[in-house]
Amino acid sequence: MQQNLTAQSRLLSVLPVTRQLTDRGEERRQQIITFATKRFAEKGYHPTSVAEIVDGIGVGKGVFYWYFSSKEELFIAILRDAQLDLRRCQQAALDPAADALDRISEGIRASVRWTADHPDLAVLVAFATTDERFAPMIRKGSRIATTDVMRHVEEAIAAELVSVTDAEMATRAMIGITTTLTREFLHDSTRTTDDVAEAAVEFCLGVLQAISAGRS
Amino acid sequence: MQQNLTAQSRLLSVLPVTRQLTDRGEERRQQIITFATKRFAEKGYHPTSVAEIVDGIGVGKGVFYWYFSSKEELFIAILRDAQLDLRRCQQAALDPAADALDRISEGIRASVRWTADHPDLAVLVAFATTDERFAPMIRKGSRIATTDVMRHVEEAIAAELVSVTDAEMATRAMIGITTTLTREFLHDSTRTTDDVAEAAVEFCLGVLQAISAGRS
Amino acid sequence: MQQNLTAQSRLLSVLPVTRQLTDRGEERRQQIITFATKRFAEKGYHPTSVAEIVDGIGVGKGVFYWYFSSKEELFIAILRDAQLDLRRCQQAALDPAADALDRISEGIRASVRWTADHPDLAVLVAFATTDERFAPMIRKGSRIATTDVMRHVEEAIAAELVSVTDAEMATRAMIGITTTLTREFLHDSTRTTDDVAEAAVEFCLGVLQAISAGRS
Amino acid sequence: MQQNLTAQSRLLSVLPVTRQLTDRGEERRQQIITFATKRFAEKGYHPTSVAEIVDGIGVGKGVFYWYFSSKEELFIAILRDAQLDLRRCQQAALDPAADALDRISEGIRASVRWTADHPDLAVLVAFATTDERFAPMIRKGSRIATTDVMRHVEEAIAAELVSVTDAEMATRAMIGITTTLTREFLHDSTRTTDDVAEAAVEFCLGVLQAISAGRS
DNA sequence: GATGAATGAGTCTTCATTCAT
DNA sequence: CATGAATGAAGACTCATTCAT
Repeated sequence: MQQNLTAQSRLLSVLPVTRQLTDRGEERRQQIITFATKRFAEKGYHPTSVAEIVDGIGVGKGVFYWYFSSKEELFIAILRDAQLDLRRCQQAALDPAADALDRISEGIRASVRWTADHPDLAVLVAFATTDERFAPMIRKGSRIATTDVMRHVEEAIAAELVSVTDAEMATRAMIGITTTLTREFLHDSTRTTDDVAEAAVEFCLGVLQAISAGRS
Repeated sequence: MQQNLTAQSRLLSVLPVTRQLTDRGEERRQQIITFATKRFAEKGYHPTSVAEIVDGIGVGKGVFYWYFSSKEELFIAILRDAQLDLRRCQQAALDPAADALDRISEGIRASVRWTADHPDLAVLVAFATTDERFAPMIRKGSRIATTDVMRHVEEAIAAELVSVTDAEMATRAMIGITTTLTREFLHDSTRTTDDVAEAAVEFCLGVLQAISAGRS
Repeated sequence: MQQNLTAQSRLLSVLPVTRQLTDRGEERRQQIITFATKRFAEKGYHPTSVAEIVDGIGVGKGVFYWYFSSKEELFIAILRDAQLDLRRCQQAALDPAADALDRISEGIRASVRWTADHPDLAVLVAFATTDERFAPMIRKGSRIATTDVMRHVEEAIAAELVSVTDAEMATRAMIGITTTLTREFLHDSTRTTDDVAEAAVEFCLGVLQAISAGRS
Repeated sequence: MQQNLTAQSRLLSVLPVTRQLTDRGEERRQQIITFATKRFAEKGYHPTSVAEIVDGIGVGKGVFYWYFSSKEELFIAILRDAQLDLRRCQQAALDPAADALDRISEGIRASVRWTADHPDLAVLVAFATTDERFAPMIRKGSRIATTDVMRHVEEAIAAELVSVTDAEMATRAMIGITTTLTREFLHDSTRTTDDVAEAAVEFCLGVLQAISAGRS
């Protein structure tokens, strides 16, 4: 048994992708991610050099490539972590017992809060959208997020709680409102995060009650 | 008089931005802008080199630096042109005689159409937001656009055509909806530009009729 | 007509591979090739850096990449030039009116002389054989060289001037003798190039008269 | 005595080359040599990294530097082992009672067989010739090999068994034939090792019977 | 106006080697 | 003996920009 385990971990250690990290190694990796996230958000992905990152942390260049196979991979790791974390937060905010509209509202509040807590990541995602190499990843994440929310919108439609009929478009519109409001008012000291969240909720509910143009 | 002109043209020749161009020169400049816009949108600003642009057009490097003092200036010129053109289109769509809600609706339709006609520019603006060097310019344009729209929203509020009270936030929300829907559905062949425009209008009107958070 | 020519050369200048060089450009290219050949032969391909080459010539790094797309491409260009030149020399040495054995002898003399004149290239070819990236090219050149010589050997066999029967092996053996003797005695001051050439000829003729083992 | 041993073993432990190894240690060392030989032959000495070797074996970097003080030393060890082994095989093939020509023939057969059994090493030796750091070693080995063979050639000349007079050149020519034929036909499946060996013997005997340049 | 050539600082990445554990 | 982590000099290559012609 002991032997089996040893053999297995040695096998894994041959694959750099799944390199087994010690506690100290895991800390270093996080340190790089944290520092790079800040720099990327401040200066942009391309203008930030690997040299700048390792110098900022105070380690040699080799350290970077011990943990990440390239600058690109690091950025992807940051995005992946961000998407996972945001989704986790959103789902943690949901009360399965609440009605669809309440679940949507809570999801919006969670999103606003998360972005307020991670302003750098919002910038990074915006950039990623514009770069061919990262855009697919963002689109995929975006599709998942849309699906997550759309489920509740469809329920609301089925329960006749709302007047919209096109769940997908309404969902996208709601995401657009939330994203935009949060981004724009992030550095506006006259509004608190909660103000923004409540406004986003209110407007999104407005969207769901929109009267179809044809019906007027 | 003679002296004035000489002094002025000497001054101008130092500033490539306002250099007097012959017709042929103006064409070349546009050719560079057009080609670069496409490339920047496809590959990103940083990954696209000046060499790539001039090679793509089939001219020497000197040509580029005759018309633009730097790659950065070219990008700024693209953004400036884009913002001017969008604003011109939006204002051309407004009927001063129509009521506030109709003016807002027409503005939204014009925006969607413009983005559909210039998809590359949308990507470029998105990128510019994430780069310190260009972000101020975008923020400024964004502020102007917001002010433009907000005027009509405030009128609508004053005329008691809508239920919202916070004109600025509502405006931002509407811009968010329009931007997001247009971007997301630009490459979705199951929806026409007009479908998207109507959906945006409908949702924005929904936003304006949103019932204040006091709902229960 | 004038216009057609211009259009065509502009088209070519878009393809870096076939970049049209001015006289000055062609000289620079040759300068790089000459210098690099010496360095590669002295220090080896891998241990010689591009920086070393451009520093040795006294130009900036960009110059190198203006003429060659990579260090690898430079090396390939050197090998290609060498193979072409050697072949040209060998064929210039042949008197079509002479008999097969004399043609073979002259070919051997030409080879020895060429190698004596370009000692660096011999080293480079030897290295190229050992590197996966270059070996195919050398094998191809080697096959061509073998075919060139084998033609005369086959004629000699047909004319019953020699006793060997396996033209291919005999040819390879002759090439082996010539290559080895030239390389080994290149720096041996007690032998002149002509001594080596004559010895090579003599031994090669011995090979062609070898009595098949089975016959003794 | 005790002191001598201590002093000696301390001295040895500083020189990794002659470090006393346990049986398991000796195995590890061989494992590294075997793996590295293959990789060096496949990819080249410089392009093969130490990391690649230790990863391929599945051990840490420390292991490598426990057995070899540097990558260079490893390569030298490979070459030394190869030269020793080849010479051992050649001499084992010799029947002291046979006449000079038979001894030469057997030596050639042994060489061909050895190279066929160790194709990687042939490539490595070829590379070593082209690198300043290893060339001296190869030249030395080559000189020894030449001397070994030349002894028999001189005997054959003295016994008037052959017509050549320049023993050194003839020896080099024979080595050239053997090396070249073996290398070229190693991967030619239409010829067996024995075919190649017999052809080499035949051609070498032809060389020894070559008629001095005075032929007309 | 326009071109080919040149610059050289700066980019990402590799790798032999060392060392604390 | 062995490992994971770290070092940092050095490497190949890019690119915005300049300039002589």
